[in-house]
Amino acid sequence: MTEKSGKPRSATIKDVAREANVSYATVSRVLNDYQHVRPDKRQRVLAAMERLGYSVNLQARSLAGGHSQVIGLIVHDLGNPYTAQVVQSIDEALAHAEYELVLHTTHGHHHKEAIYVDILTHGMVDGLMMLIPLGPTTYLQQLHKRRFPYVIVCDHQQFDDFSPTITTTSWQGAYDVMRYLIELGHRRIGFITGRSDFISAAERLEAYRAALAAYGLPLDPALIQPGDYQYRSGYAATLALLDLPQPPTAIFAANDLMAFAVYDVARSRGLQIPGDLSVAGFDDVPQCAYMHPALTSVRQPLLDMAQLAARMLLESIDEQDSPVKRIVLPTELVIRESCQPPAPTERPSIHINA
Amino acid sequence: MTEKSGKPRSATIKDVAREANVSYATVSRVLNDYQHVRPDKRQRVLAAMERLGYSVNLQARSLAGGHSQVIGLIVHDLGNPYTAQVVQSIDEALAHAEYELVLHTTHGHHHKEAIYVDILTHGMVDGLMMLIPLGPTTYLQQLHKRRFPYVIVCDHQQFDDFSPTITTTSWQGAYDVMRYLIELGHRRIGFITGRSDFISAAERLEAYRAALAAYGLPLDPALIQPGDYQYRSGYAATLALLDLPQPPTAIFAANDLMAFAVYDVARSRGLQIPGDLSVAGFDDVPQCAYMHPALTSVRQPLLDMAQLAARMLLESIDEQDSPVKRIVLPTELVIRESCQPPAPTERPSIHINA
DNA sequence: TTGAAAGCGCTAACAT
DNA sequence: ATGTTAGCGCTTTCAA
Repeated sequence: MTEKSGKPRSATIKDVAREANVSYATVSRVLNDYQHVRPDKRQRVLAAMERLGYSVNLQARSLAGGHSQVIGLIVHDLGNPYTAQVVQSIDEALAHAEYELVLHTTHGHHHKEAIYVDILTHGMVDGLMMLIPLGPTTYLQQLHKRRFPYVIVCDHQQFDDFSPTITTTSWQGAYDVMRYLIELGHRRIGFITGRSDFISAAERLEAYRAALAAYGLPLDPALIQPGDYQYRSGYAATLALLDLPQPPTAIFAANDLMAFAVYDVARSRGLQIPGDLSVAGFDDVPQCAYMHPALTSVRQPLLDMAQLAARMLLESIDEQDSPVKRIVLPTELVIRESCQPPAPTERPSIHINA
Repeated sequence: MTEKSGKPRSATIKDVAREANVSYATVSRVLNDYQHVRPDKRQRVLAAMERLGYSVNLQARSLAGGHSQVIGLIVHDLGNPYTAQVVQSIDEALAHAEYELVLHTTHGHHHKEAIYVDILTHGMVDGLMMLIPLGPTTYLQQLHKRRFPYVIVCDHQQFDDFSPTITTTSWQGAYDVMRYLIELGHRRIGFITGRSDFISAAERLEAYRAALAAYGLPLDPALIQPGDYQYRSGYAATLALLDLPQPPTAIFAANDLMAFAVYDVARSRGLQIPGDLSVAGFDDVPQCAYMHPALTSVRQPLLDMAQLAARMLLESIDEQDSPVKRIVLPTELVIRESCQPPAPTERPSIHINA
C-alpha cells in the first residue's frame, strides 16, 4: 500500500521498543511509571522516546482500558463572560489534578447537547461536566443509568434528583435585588426577563413576582418586558418600559448585559442614573465595576463553583459509589452606585389602566 | 473480574450485531453509510442500535484508521472577547462540515502549547487549528515535518515560512490609527503597548514608531507606556501618561480593553473625550460601540478569518499535498466618536526634556 | 524483572 | 451483499 493520504504516522510504543531493544510491554511500564523496571532499561527507553519524539496516543490508551485523563465540558455559550470565567476556573482546577479538558460549545443549540454527551462519554472522557441553562433531560437520565461520572453546574435551582449538581441561591439573589429596590422606596420596578427557554429566566421572574407580593405591591404586567439575555433585547425592553404612560423608577435586568443596555437608553434620553432611574443587573461581570455609575448586581461565586464541581467529579470518578451530592452556594448582592431612592417629586401613583 | 470501578461499559458494535443477528462488519457498514447493505438488514441494525442505546466510540474508530472527524483548537485565552468570537465562528464553520471541535485553552501558559499539540495530534484529531500570540516554535516545525494538517490564525504577521496561516494586515491597522490621529492634528500621541511577549504588541508598537517617523514627528519615549492588554495595566499606563509634564492630546491603546481604562481615568479626572483627549483602541470588540463616546478602533474580519481557516484546514486534510497557503485579510479602521482634532488652545509644543 | 499475548471497539481489506 | 479477519496503539494479564 502506498503511503497515500490517510493520517500521518508517528512513532509508536513498538518503535520505541525496537529502538531501545526491549519488549513493548516494558515501554508501557516505563510510560506508566511501574516499579519493576531496571533503572538502566528505563533510561534506555526514555532515551529512545526522546530520540523518536514519541508521544503517547491517548485514544489507544483509553481504549485499552486505561483512563483518558480527560474531562469533557459542555457549555452553552462562550460569548458570555460568565461562562468564560467558569470554564477558566474549571480548567485550572482540573490541571492541578493532571486532567485535560476538552470543551464543546453548543452555541445555543440545545439539541447538540445530547450529541456531545454521547460522543464524549463513549470513550473520549473519564468524566463530564455540564454548564447548561436547562432543566432535566433524557440524556442525564441515561448518564445516570450508565453510572457515568458527571456533574452539573448551573445558575438555577430546578433539576432532577439524581444528578450531582453545583448551583447557587440564584432565586434568592434576584429576590435580594428586589428587596433592596423596594426598601429604597421604589414602587414601580421594571423587569427585563431572560431568555424564555432558560430556567434561570423563569426563576428570576418568579423572584420578582414573589418580592412584589411579599411587600404588598401590585404587579403591573406592563412592567415586565421580555428579553433574551442579549444587549439588543435589553435595549428594546428598556425603550418599551420608558415609553409607558407611567414609566418605572427602577429597572431590574435579568442579567448585566441587558442592564448595560438600560444605561445606554437612559443616556440617549438624558436620564441620569441613578438620579432619574435606578438600575440593577445580575451576574456581576467584571464590566459592572467599570460602568459609570458602577452597576449594582448579583454575584455568584464562580470560582468556588468551578473548584467544587471539579472536586466532586474527580471524586465520583475515583469511587463509583460516592453519594450524589448537591451543593448550593450563596449569591451576594453587590451594591454599587446605580441605585438610589426614587425622586421625591414623584407622586403617589394612580393606576389608570386596568 | 468483578465489575469494580473502572469505566462504565456501554453497548458496542458487537452487541448490536448480536442483537440484530448480523455480522459486526455489517453494523460497521451501516454506521458508515455503505451502499451494499440490504435495506431490511439496515433497518434491523438501526433498530438494534436504538434499542441498545448504541453510540459509536470515536476513539476506536480513529484508532482503526478511520478519521475522528474532530478538529483540535488551541487558544491562548478565552477571557478575551476577540478569542471567544473567533472560536465561535470556527465552531460554526466546522459544524457545517460535520466536524466536531475540541478546544484546549492554555490560559496564557505558553509551555502548555507544545503539550496540547502533542496530545491532540497523536490520535485525537484529524487536524489542528491554533490561535496563538507567538511566533515560530519548535512544535510547528514538528507538525510540518510530520505533515500533520494544521492552520495558524493570528493577529500578527511574523511567522515561519512553512505554516499555513491566516492573518490580517494588523501592522497596517495600527498604522492607520496613527495616521488618522496625526492627520487630525495630534502631535503628542501616547501609546499603551500590549503584552511584551506577544508579537502583536511589538508589531503595533513598531507601527506607532513608523507612523511618527513617516510624518516627521519626534518620538518621545515617555509617551510609550507598557501595558499587557489587560484593563488594569491600561489604567496605570494612562495615569502615567496624563501625569507627564506635557501630557498627550491623544492616546492609542494597543487593544480596546486598555482603551476602556483610558476612558475611566479620563472621567475620574474630569477630562472630556474627545474634547480634552482623543482615544483609539484595537480589536473592535462589541463593547466599543456601546461606549460613550463610542470608541474608534481597528476591526479584524474575525468571521472571515475563522471561515477561511476552517476551509483551509479541511482542504489540507482531504488532500495532503495542498500547497501551503497564507492568507492576509485587511483590517478596517472603524471611526466612531472618540477622536477629534486637539484643542486649539494648545500651543505649539516646546520640548524641554532631552 | 521481563516478555508474550489477549483484547479494548472499530475499520478495511479480503473472502465468499 | 455479507461474513471473516487482521490490525490501529495501548494496557494488562499470565508466564517465565
